[in-house]
Amino acid sequence: MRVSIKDVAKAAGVSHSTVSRALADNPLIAAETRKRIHRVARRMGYVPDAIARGLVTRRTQVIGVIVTTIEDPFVAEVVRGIEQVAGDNGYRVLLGTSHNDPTREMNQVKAIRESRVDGVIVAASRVGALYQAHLKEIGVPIVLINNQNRQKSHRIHSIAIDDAQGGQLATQHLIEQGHRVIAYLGGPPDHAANRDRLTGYQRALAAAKLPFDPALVQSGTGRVDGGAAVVQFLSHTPTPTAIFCYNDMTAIGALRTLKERGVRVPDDLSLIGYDDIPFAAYVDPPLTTIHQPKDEMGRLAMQMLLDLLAGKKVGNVSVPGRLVVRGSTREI
Amino acid sequence: MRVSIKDVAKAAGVSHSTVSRALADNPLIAAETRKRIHRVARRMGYVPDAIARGLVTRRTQVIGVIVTTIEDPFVAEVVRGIEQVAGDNGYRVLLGTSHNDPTREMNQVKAIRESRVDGVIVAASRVGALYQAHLKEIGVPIVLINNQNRQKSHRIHSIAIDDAQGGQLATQHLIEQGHRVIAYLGGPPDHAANRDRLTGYQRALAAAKLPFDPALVQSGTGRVDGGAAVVQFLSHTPTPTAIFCYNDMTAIGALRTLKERGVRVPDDLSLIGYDDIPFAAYVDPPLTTIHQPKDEMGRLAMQMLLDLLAGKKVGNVSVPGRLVVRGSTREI
DNA sequence: CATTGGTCTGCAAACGTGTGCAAAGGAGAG
DNA sequence: CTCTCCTTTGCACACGTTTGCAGACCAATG
Repeated sequence: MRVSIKDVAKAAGVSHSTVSRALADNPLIAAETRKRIHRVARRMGYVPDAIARGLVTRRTQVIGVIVTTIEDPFVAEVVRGIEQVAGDNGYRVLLGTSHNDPTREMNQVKAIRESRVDGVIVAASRVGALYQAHLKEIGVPIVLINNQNRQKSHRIHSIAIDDAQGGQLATQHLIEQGHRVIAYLGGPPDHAANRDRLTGYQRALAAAKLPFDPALVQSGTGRVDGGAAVVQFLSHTPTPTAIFCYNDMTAIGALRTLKERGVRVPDDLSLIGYDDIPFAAYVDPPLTTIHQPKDEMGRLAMQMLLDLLAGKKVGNVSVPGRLVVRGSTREI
Repeated sequence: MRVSIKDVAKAAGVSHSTVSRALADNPLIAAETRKRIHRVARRMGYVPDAIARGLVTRRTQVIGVIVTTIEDPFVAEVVRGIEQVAGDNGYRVLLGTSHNDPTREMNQVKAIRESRVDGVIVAASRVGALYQAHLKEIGVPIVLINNQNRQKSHRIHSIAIDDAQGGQLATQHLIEQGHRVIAYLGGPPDHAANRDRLTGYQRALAAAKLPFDPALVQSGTGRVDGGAAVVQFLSHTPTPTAIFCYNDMTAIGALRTLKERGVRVPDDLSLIGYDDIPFAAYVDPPLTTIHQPKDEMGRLAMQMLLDLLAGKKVGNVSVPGRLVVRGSTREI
């Protein structure tokens, strides 16, 4: 049987409201009474009931986090950042995964709403995009990570990687190494991240006065299997000497396909990824990539949510990527 | 303002208890009343309050999941399995990470206790081991994944990879390929997983009547940096022709160190990992390893918890590993 | 001594929901 | 028409906590 505040009150010979105040270190309660109640509570193994407390305070100290899938190393690091800051500030994390499955997505939004969380962080772009109306109805502050539409709302805020900047950075690196025919092996066409990286790619080409050839752009899946599409470029003339990949997963898939075809990286072809997932450094050759400050993004998102909960005004944040040169690109 | 069951009651011209029953599809309520109330509730955008419900039903439909770190691909997959089965059965997941940090560990256990979760799954062996007394006090069913001590308790159950079997499987594979001098590049010495895999290694040696040489056993960290210790074996005589690594992370680290030293895998040295993390297939050479059915473990753990919540008796489960032969081992 | 003021504690309401029990209403049987 | 029984609904309490307000007690002041 759980020991409640009333049990402590009875044992200490006071009313339950006095116990409540004493345990909250309310200065209204006389110092010695307070100490005594603390002792009694500890001895009896009293543990406050967050549910009951949440009902009256209308604060649950829980934030909902909706992600596509926790297996994605990118997502996992973001969640880690969130969880860390949340924990340090007395918040707990309710995790929901959507898997890009409409049923699950809807369920998550519903579950979050029923759970009375104090705030929500969404790191599933589809959910952020498709269910914004529903999300708004939850009536709590919301922070979207890398979502598609950056519309303004007094409740919904966002924090995003500057993918155009990153895409430009990546392409620029290849150009600086002397490459002139550069392909873009993209991700899901409907993802804003994909479009933005493509934009950055085009910007870098334009800045270097290089022509843009649509045949040098492919879309993919964003997963390892999306790398197989790299073969399309091999038959193109002129053959590209470098490829900017939508993300590291795609680059790793491309690496694998190229190895099977006998194309050597970076000797025959330079390859640059995006994300800097943990294993980017351990594939062969180690992947040159654009590092995304993932756990920092998670931390920033949670910090933003804390600010919102504290009633502060916050602006939308854009986080720049950083070039990490390893072994998959070389001068030509 | 949130619309409560009372608001719906007023709008529908009935008492709040009738609404409560109607929405629960309680057959006591006349069919047409029920329908009408459903309509009114939907129109008003009523959403049940899980907090209030939890207070009275004493069930929160939330399970706590404590892990070391979500960044570990192994853990991530387990969590995915848990989350999936939980979601399908109307449970939500409260995530906590311990990071092997005593303060955080204690906080997690405390937080879980206050949160009134219906059950707990712990995939952080340290927590499972050190805080068993505290965990038991939570007073809800608990499932430990890969924990150290498999002691019996009517509340605490466990599900584990059979590491001795896996270690034996790995070593046996090397032996079958003709290797006679085989080293074990281990993990953290205090981890039961490490000890069990070592046991399996020794068993396989014994079964093949090969001598056991303690100098051919090193301990490490279980992370990529733990692979560097592989150099110790290179100066041993006779030099081992094969190494069984505690896990894939360690194997990947070893691979990297060996590459730096000019030792070719598998030509000069065979290497086998453990876990079959997603990237094991994409390193060079692709890693031969022992596959652990990770998301299945998560699913089984959650299923076990559901059974416990339903009052069923469950036994402890041991899950066997499976050999996956790729390119890092070869016949001698 | 009466009054005031300050310190501390208890009473009671509230948060939103579920549920045992009583009661209202209607139908059917005698 | 009366009685019984069944269906349907409402009343009231409970879950464990926080908090506004009133009140008790004591000391100090006039």
